[in-house]
Parts: sequence; structure tokens; C-alpha cells
Amino acid sequence: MKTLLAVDGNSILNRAFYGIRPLTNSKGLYTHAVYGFVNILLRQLEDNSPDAFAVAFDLKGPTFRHKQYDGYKATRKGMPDELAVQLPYAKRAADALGARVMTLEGFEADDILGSLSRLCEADNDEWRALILTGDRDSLQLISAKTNILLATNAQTIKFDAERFKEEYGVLPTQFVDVKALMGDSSDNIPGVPGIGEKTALKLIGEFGSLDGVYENLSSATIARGVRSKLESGRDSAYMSRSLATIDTNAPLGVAASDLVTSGFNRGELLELFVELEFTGLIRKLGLDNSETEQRPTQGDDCKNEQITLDDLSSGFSCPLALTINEGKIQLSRDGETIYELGDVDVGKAVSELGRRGAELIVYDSKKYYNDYDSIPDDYLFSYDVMLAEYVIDPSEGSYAPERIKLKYLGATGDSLNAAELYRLWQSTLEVIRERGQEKLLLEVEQPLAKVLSRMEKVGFKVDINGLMSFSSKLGDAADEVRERIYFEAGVEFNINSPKQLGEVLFERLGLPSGKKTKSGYSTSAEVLERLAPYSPIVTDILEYRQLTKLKSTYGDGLVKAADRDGLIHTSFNQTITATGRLSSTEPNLQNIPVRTELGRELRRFFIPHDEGRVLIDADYSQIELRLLAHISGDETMIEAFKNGIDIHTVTASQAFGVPIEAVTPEMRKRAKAVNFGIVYGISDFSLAQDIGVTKKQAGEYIDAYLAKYPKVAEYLKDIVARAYEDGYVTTLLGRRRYIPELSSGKKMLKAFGERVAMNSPIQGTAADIIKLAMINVDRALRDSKLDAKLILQVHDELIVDSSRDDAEAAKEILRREMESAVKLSLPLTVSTAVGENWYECKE
DNA sequence: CTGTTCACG
DNA sequence: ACGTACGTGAACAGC
Repeated sequence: MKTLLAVDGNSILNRAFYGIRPLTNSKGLYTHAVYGFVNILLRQLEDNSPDAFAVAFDLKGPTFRHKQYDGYKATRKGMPDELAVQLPYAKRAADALGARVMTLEGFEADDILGSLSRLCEADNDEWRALILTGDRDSLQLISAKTNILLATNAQTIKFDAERFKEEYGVLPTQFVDVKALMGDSSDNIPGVPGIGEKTALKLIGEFGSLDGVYENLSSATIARGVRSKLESGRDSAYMSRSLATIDTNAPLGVAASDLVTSGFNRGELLELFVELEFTGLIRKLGLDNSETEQRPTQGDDCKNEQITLDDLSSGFSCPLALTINEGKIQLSRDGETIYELGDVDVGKAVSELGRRGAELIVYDSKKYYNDYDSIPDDYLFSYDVMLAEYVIDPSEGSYAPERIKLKYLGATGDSLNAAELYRLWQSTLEVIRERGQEKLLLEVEQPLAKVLSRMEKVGFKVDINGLMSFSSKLGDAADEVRERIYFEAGVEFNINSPKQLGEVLFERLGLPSGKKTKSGYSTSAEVLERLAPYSPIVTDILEYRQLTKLKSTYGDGLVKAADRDGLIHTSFNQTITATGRLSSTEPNLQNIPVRTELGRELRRFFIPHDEGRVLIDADYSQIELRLLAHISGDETMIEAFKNGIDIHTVTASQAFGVPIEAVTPEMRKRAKAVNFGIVYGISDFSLAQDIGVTKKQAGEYIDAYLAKYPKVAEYLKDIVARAYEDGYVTTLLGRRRYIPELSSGKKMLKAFGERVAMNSPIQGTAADIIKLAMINVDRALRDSKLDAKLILQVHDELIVDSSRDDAEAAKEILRREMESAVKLSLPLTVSTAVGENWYECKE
């Protein structure tokens, strides 16, 4: 006998959804339900080797049961969004696994399964049916030729007639009659009010059927209370039975033999699993291209030719992918053949290839610029796959070769050979072109990588001795404060442990505890500041925190990071942020203290490379607000900037309805907070928190602001609407950020997505602009032959290390190139300062 | 390895 | 009734 495996798709998907902890892929798409769904299906396919395979799904619309009874499933909530988004993927998965995906208008998946099993019953022992579901309702379908595979959270149990009888004490065919009496709260089937499972099973067991029960109502074995309930619930019982009965005669229009499976569609499965990032399943099923196709990836599979540098004739002037594997240079010009260069210096090879006009494709060009000194100072790679992928999707999180390969080639493994790289060039370039992002990649990110490499190599000089002595002073100060804290607390403890500190403050000393964190009391500065009036210990703790932070992160941290010459070479990461900004690590030079005086002192130890040199600091004034004015086109705001009036004062004057001269410092402070809030995607709550007014008042400020800057209000509304429409937002140079949070069902996530939609175009455009400026500044400084070099970028600020003689000229180049990086409807202004150290570069 | 805190734009 | 600004990185504590 042949086997038909018929699956209740919705039911299995549901089980997986609730049974597995939520998981998303890197795009934020929920995937756990599909993951569980696929695994359950795979397991059953393997265990039962069915000849035919069908997966049935419910449709959205009403079924015949709804027409019969208004209340049917009325208490069911709709599918949560996190599950709904996975439904189409489950259908694709079912199809790719070789199933016939079936739906039928007016019927539920259950009815399709019932009707399929009926087909098997009626066919002279050619077919038997296995029904996979998580729903016990289907147990009524059990027969000699139909078994149920009941999926529970832990396992899948096979139900045949015997097993059913064991568990329920009645026959499968009697199951609907039991339901008729007991009802089903999950489907809102009423049954007979007051009759539960126990009574229902007993009654049906005794009288055989619903009819039997009602024919014997007067029987002595029925208790009086039960009898009266049965009498008044008679109509409800019959209606309930009808609702609970699975239709086995739905018009399917197929025979079991039509559902014979042709097995996995491996290509489809691979594509789907790549999108969902089910790497484990790809491996398990061996879907990886590198094993299933005759494509080159690893050693033996690909055509591998040994060549020498001399062999590289003019034939190699087309784009060439270059990788280094096990110290050997590999080249590919077609994505198939790998040419392996013998023992050749990488820098030499690159410059030789460049001289012959070859355009080289690499992965992570900055690394090559940094690692191979013999690459000529003006040499640029033609294409960087890592940066390309960042431009395609800056929120991916990881740009490891492993992930990019999986996404475009469906190949696993973390190595990258030249043939693979070549194919990644083809695939990513296609996407980049489609979206018009060539300029962003080829004229911004790629040239920037070279600039960043130069900056990293030059480094920022620090005064190590000065830094060490500052650090030790911080240590002494911290020791003193620590003793005071121990005295005030009456106990010695680890002040830097939030756990221990919380115990001391809120339990031992009994201070009023406010906010909580996941793991206990919050002891953040915000909380402690509120506690200051209660005990002098909190001010000491705040001071202790500041001192130890400055000492360990900056004092000691920077000393450790400096090389023997006192140079700090940070790493600029170009593929971290979702907005297009850079980040800086090991050490982070983008968060050197400035806001408090003591912290700011650290900047005195950031000095030029030599005696006779100076630092030049140039920063964009209010770049984000200017961009808000430009992007929204708000005339009032644009005018204010054009006239050079302080924007926060103008805002205060507008929002409070007073003349400019009448704006008080407090008004300006609040207006400034609103300006910031707007850029971040404001909420009244947070604004209130920030400036210490009521939520209501904060709301009024926002309303007043938006009324005075109507185009800003319009921009914020429009950008959110567009983000919902497109699923992403863009910057001036076409940088994209996808916002999957917007399609989340969760209110909080959605609200977050909306703030991201408001903020990213502004923050991202500012990032675009300073990147352009950096490329132009670097080029202009080099062309001018001035002795001045870019050494640091801090988001809206550039720092140059210059000879004293060239400082004025370099400063003007900085200003000019930064101000003219893009042309907007209002000027971008830059303020500059020159000093003996970073601290002095102010005003 | 995660959470908390705090440094920056 | 709930938790809230946007974007980062480093140090430390404590599982």
C-alpha cells in the first residue's frame, strides 16, 4: 500500500511558532515558525517515506462553519504579525519539499485533510493516509487506513484506532459526539453548557452516540442535573456536532495519485534557506552549491593553474578578482578558473597588475592598503565586495565572506577564493547598478577606504608620560573618594558592581529605590542624581564613577593603545553602523571626553607628531539641523541658518512666541532639547524626561515647534509614510537603510522603526557629506604638497596634524573642502581651531 | 557572553 | 498598562 502524507500546515506552523523561542534572520524577519515547520516535515518525510505529499492551509475568508454559526472561532485572535509574515515562507518551503500546497475557499485545512483521507478510504487498498497535525480535532478521522501523527511540543505521536481507544475510551468515530457535548473553547464551539470532557466521554461511552444519549435521556444512569442541562442544550449540542465534524467531501478535484511527490526541489530550498539564513539546514541537506554543482570553490573542484607574474599578459586587463589564500595570490577573470601566483610579494603583484591596466576586485581593500606597504601610495582597487555589500545593506551586521557567499552564491564555508570573489563582484554590482548606488560605492566608500588607511597609518600622537601621570592622579583621587564612600556606607564593597552598590544604597542605607533593571536596582547616573539630596554618599559615588571611568578607559586604556613612539593607530570601521557613519575601535578615538572639564583635560595629551607642529580641528556647525532644514525645505529654518542666527534661539523665539531678544537661557535650553528631539524622532515622554517638565508640557512644546516649522512636520510625516511604503529610507547620496521593525506587530518596535525613519536620512546624509569632505580634503592636502595630514574623524569633525608653517593654508583647505562638499539650499558652515594639543582646539 | 554604565557625535 | 529619543565602543561584574 502506498502512503499519502497530508499535513495541516497552519496547525504545524502554529505549534512551531509557539514552541520555539523567537528567532529572526539578520533582516529582522521572524523565522522560527518556518524553521520548526521545516524540521517537523523533514522528520516525518524521513520516518514515513510517503509516496504522495500534500500540505493544506486555511484561507483567510469565512468557511461554511462561519455561515452556520456566527460565533465560530469568534474568540480567536488574528494571527500575530510575527507569525503572519512567516506564512508565505512556510508555503514556499512546503512546495520546495515536494508537497502539493492545497487551499480551498470556504473550507479549512482540516476539511482538506479529511477529504484526502476519504479518497484513500475509497480506493481499494491502494493508498493509506497519514495526517500530520497539532490539532486533536483531526483524531475523528482515524480509521483502519488513516492514522494521525499528532505533533506536540516535545514529540510527534502516532495515533491509530487502538491508541485512541486507550486514551479516550471511545471510538474515533464517536469523537465528534463527545465534542458536541463538551464543546471546544478554542473554536468557541458551545457544546452543552455545564458538560465537560469527563461527563461527555462517559455519556457517549455509555450510549454510543449523541442520538443515543438523547434517546435515553430518562435513563437512570444520567444524574438529574446533567439531564436538565442536556435537555436545555439539545440544539446547541447538535449544532456543535455539526461544527466539530470535519467535512470529508470537500470538492478537492484531485486523486491521491495526483499528489505523488517528486522529491525536493533543491534549488528552491537553497534559495529559501539562504534568505532565511538556515545555514544548518543547508549543510544538513547538502544544498550547498559547492558540493552539488561542478563549480569551483575548494582546491580540487576548480580549475587551478599555476602562473608567474610574467604570464600575466594584456589578457588580464579585464576585471580580475584577487584573493590571498595560504599566503598565495589567486586571480580569477571569469569566476571559474583560479590562477595561482607563485611566491610573489603582494604589493609588487598589485602594482605590476595596476601598471598593466588591470582592474582589481578585492574583499576589504583597506586591509590590503594597511598590510602591504609596497602597494603604491596612490593605488586604488577598483572594487571592494565588502564595501559593496555594506552599501547594499548597512544593517546586515556582519560582512564576513561566509555570509556574503551564502547570500549570493549559496555556498557555505568561510574561505574566499578568487573565483568566488569574481562571482560576488558580478552579483553585488548588479544590485548596486539597479539601485543607482555606483557613485556612493565607487566614488565615496571605496576612495574613503584609502583615506582611512592613510589616517590609521599616520596615527594620533599622545603624550604618554603626561597621560600616565594624569592617570595616577585620577587613581589617587579615586582612592580618597573610595575611602569616604566606605566610611559613609559603613562597609567595604565593590562600588563598580551595580549589584553590590544597589544593595548598599537601597537595602543597607534604605534610600528610596526608583528604576529597576532586569537584574535589580538601577544605579545609573540619572537615578543617583535624584538621590543626591538624601545622602552625601551618592555624590561621592558619582565622582568615584567618573574618576575610575576616566582612569581605566582613557588614562590607562590609551597608554596601553599607544605604540613605542607614542602613536595611537585606531581602526576605522567602515561597515558597522546602520546609518553610514564610521566607527572607531582599539582604541575608540571618537569618544574622548569633552563634556566635563576634568574629562576634557585628557585632550591635552593628544598632541601633534612633533615639535613645530600643530593640530587643526574643523567641525561642521549644526550639520544635522541644517540637513533637517534642507531636506524638509522649511523656509523659516533655512532663513535662520542663512542669516547666521543661533538656531536654538530662533527656535525658542518661534516656539515661545517672543522676540529674539527676549529669549531667556532656559527657553533656549528647552528649544535646543526640542531641536535634538526632532532629529531623533521625538516623543513627549523623552523630551519631558530630558528637560524636566511634564509630559503634557513637552507635548505642547513639540506641537508649537511643528506649528512654527510646518515643513518639518510634513517631512517627518512623509518620511515615515515612505518608509512604510518602501521598507527603507535613503540619504542624499542614495545610501539605504531597511527598517524591518515597521512590519512588526509590536507597538514598541514599530515606534522605534518610525524614529529610525525620521533620524536615519539626517544622520546618514551627514555621514555621506563628511565622507565626501574627507576624500576631498585628503586629495587637496596631498595635491597642495602641504605638510599636513588628516588623522581623525569624529562624525562632524576632522582633525589634521600640520607643520606650523602650513597650518593656515591647511586650515583654509579644510574649511573650503568641508563647506563645498555638497551644495544645499543653505550654507554648511565649518568652524576651525588650531592648537598645541586637542584641548586647545576649541572656540 | 550578557548586562550595566558611561564616554562621544 | 507599558516603555521611549538616533548612532556608536570599552570596561567591568558576574553568570
